[in-house]
Amino acid sequence: MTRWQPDARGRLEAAALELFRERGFEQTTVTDIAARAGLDKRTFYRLFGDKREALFSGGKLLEEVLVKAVAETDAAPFETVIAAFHRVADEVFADRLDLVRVRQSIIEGSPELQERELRKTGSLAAAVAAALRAKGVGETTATLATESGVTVFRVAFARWVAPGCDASLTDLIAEMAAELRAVTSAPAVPAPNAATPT
Amino acid sequence: MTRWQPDARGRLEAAALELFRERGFEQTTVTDIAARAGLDKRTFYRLFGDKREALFSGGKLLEEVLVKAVAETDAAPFETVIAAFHRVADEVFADRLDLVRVRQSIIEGSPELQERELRKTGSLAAAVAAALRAKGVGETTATLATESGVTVFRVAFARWVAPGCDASLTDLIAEMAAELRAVTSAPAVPAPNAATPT
DNA sequence: AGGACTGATGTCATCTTGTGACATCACCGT
DNA sequence: ACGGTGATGTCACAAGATGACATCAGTCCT
Repeated sequence: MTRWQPDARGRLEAAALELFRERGFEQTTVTDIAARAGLDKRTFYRLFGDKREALFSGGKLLEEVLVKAVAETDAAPFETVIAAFHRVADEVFADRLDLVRVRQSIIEGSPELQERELRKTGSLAAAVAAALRAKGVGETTATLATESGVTVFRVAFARWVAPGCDASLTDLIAEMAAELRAVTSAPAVPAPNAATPT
Repeated sequence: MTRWQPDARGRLEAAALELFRERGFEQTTVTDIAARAGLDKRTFYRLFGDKREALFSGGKLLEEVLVKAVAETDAAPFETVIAAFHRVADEVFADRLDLVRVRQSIIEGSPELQERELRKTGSLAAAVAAALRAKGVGETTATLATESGVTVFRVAFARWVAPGCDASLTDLIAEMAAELRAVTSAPAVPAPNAATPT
C-alpha cells in the first residue's frame, strides 16, 4: 500500500534504533521495524544485509575519514594512525556522545550485535592498514601500527562512553596512546628497580 | 531411532568439520551435520549453542592454558602476556598446523564464522586481562598489555597459518613482539636521525 | 498524448535457524 | 520389577533471510 516513502533507509534506521531501545534487539522483529517505518519487511532486506546492519550505517563515514586522514598525514606509521583517530574524534564524534551512548548500550545488550561491531572494527582496521601500505609502509609494520592504533581508540572510546566520564575523546586517545607506549616499551632489566615513568 | 551414540559431541564436531570442508559452511545445514553423525538436529542444538560453535570447541582449553600461564608468570604485564602465548604455542598448537589450516580456511570462507572468531578472541582477551588484574596490575595497563599481546599473537598466528610458511609459531611470536615494540616506541624527534635500536 | 522502460516496492512461497513442549527409551539403584 | 534420571527423538513454530513475480510511479522517447 504504502507507496513511495522518501528516504526509506533513514526511516528504517530510525525505526530500528527506537525499537531496539524500547524492547531490545532480540525482542524486535524485522517486520516490526518495517511496519514502524511504513514499509515492508522485504524492503528492509533490500536496503540492509541483515537485521543488525540497521545499527551500523555510520561505519562508512568513519572509514572514509580515517583513510583520508591516513593518506594526508605524514609521520611514522603508529603516529599517523593515532593522528587519524584524533581527526575522527573531532569530525565524526564531536557532539554525539548522547547518541553514541544509546547505540552502545543497545550493542552491549546483544552478543550478536557485539560480534557485528567487532567485524566492523576489523574491516576498518584492514582499510587503515591498506591506506598505510599505499604510502609505502611495509606489510608487517602497517598491520601492527594499525592494530595498536585501533586498540588505543577502542579503549579510549570505551572510557569515553562509560557513564560518568567527562573527558574528551581526543584527550583520552592521547592518554591511552601514551600508556600503550609505556606498556610495550622494552622490559626493564630483570633485577633493577628503576621506577617506570608515569 | 539411533539410540545412545558414544561421544555425541565429538562425532558432531567431526561431522561438521567434514561437511564444512566439503561444501562450505553456508551450504551445510544443521540437519546435515546431525544426520552424518547419526543424530538428530535437536541433539546438535542441545550440545552447541548454534551452528558455528561446532568449530570453536578448542577455545576453552586455550583460555585455561593462557590464564594459568599468566597467573604463574612473574614479569612485566606485556612480557607476561607474550610469555603466556609462547606457552600456548608449545602446549596447544604444537603439531597441529595441518588441522589448524583446514579450520582456518573454513573460517575465512564465511563472514559469520569470522565474527564468531573475533568474539572468541575478545572473550579470551577479557580472561587474560582479568588474570592480569588479579595479580595487581592496574585496569588500564592490564587492558593495553593484553590487547597488545593478543595483537602480536593474531599477527603471528596469521603468518604461521599462511600457505608456504615454515617458521615456528613461537619464533613468529617473538618476532612480532619485537616489531610491535619498535612500531610503538616513542616517535623519533622531528628532525634528528638517531637510528632506532633494533 | 500514448506507450515502453525503469526502479522501488509489495506479495507470496520457501528454506533454514533456533527453541519449547512432550514422548521415549536405556540404564541405574533399590 | 519399579520408579527415577538423563540423553535423545518428534513435532510444532516463530523469526531470519531470500528468490520469483506482480505492481505502480515517474520518466523518456516518438
